[in-house]
Amino acid sequence: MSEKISIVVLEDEKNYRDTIKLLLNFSNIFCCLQTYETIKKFYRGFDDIDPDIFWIDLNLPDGSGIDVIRHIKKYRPDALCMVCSFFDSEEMVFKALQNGADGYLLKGESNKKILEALQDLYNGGAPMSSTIAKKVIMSFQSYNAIQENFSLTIREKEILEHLSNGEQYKEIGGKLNVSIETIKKHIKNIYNKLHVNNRTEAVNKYYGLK
Amino acid sequence: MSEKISIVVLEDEKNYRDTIKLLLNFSNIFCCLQTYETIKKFYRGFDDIDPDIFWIDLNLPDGSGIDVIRHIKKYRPDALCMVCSFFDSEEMVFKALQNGADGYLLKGESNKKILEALQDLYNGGAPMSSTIAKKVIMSFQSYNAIQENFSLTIREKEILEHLSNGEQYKEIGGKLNVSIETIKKHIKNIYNKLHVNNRTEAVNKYYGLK
DNA sequence: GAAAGAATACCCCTTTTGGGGTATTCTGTT
DNA sequence: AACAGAATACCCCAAAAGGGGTATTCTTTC
Repeated sequence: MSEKISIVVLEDEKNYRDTIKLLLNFSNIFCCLQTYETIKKFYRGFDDIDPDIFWIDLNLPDGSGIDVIRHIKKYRPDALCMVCSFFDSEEMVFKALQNGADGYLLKGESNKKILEALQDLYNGGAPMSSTIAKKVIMSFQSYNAIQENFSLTIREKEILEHLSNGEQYKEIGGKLNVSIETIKKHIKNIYNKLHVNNRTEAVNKYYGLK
Repeated sequence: MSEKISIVVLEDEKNYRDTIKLLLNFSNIFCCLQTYETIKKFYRGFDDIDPDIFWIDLNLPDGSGIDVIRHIKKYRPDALCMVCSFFDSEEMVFKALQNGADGYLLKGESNKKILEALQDLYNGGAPMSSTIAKKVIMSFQSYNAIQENFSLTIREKEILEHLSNGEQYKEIGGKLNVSIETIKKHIKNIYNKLHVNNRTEAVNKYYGLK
């Protein structure tokens, strides 16, 4: 290993901050460049630091780590942001991810897990504590959780897929090499099965949106 | 540990199937109840099996594992589905998750990782290979890129919202207490701004779907 | 106080969609 | 061999959507 992976820590709790710093510097792959306990101090030092990874707590005394993430992603787009925080709310988790968090650990992970996660992050992964991963995956499922089958046939599903792109009957017929009338027939059947009467309602209902 | 965690494997490739079976049975926490190489055979045996975890390959010779996941989630809502497949496309990953996959491993993970993932899954986690986790997290971030404004006015956004519910012009006009012609005019403007020419395309574009 | 943009409303017209049928082939299952 | 379901294709017709205009009122901004 030529260079150590550099990390800056933003964490208000002194104890935890020192523990992480020690852990990083004790390993022979990471190097803790700097630690900060408030957002204000972090911003004051920001121009002078350019680590590979930012380690960020979300609940800071003078603001939210989410804003910090956004700031980092704006001015250091290549840096990685590892969130490490107590579990707060699902909304907090999703907001952090939407704003650019590249990984999300819950406080309380073992030292071994932490080091593994940081390496995974540096190698292009997206490490998450298992509770977080669960939330994330569940958010996908709620997309169409109640999605019954509606007993659509393969062909009907296929046509619905085209409908959902906004394609015209003519277009779909062309692609599937059948007459436009056939497409119309299929669509009538789809609408009947889904109990809707236009394209948008069908798409929303089948794909569980709205 | 009182009982072993029971697993059923659906995987067409004989070599891999046997390897997984051996791995599971060699551990002292898992027990491979049964293996299947096709969806057909799997469904034939389905009524007689009720494992804790289903291990599912997505690319099967006689169909897609995604349909299998949906089937399992319908009839064994408490069972867990661990996908293990080659990386196919992002779409495939998201479809699998949306349809109920509880974990997603890429083929090629080490035996150690596999066993850890299965334990994590059983304990309520959502284990993913790091490439998958990265895709998943990135999908959150791109969700945010929707914030393009397209310079729609407040009124236009409001009308687009109604459009996205599949409401008719007449209906929208009624709710907003303006003439249907006004609604039409607004919608023409919306389509122009978004460079689309029908409702579905407008909704997809504005809300960042598709 | 003029100019620009937004919201309102109407005209014209064509194309597309949706709803009601009927009928023929094809395929898989019993 | 019989049957059911699916996919194909066509008919008719009305309603809705989309695209082209123009015009008036009302804010907001310069």
